[in-house]
Amino acid sequence: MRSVDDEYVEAVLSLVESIPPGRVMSYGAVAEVVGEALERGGPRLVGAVMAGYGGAVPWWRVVTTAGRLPPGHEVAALRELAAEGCPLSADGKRVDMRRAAWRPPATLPPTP
DNA sequence: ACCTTGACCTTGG
DNA sequence: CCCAAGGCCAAGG
Repeated sequence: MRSVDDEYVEAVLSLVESIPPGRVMSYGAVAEVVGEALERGGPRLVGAVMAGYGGAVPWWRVVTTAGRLPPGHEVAALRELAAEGCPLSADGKRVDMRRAAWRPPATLPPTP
């Protein structure tokens, strides 16, 4: 593919790799954090990036805001998440976002 | 250049 | 709690 700017892709993958085991981030959250540096598209673009380049990173730590897992990969994702001790909803089919949602340490802004 | 598609999000029923 | 509709932004045909 190699269509999305490599810079954006790198930023997304880098951020995803920084997510601690047992924690998760939503596509939207990733889009926001990455967007702080590189003004680009939104959640959908992040999804596209993950679909195309996600194979190299812990893609299962990126879920929808509802804690839902990527279509067609629910099983694999749940297996990994469960192994990491990630908090899941009662039905065991979704992620408990309230407990699992993670936000990267703020990038210290210059103090003027 | 137009139209369809997608590992999304939010709101309303 | 689940489903449908509208809005979004970029990639691919």
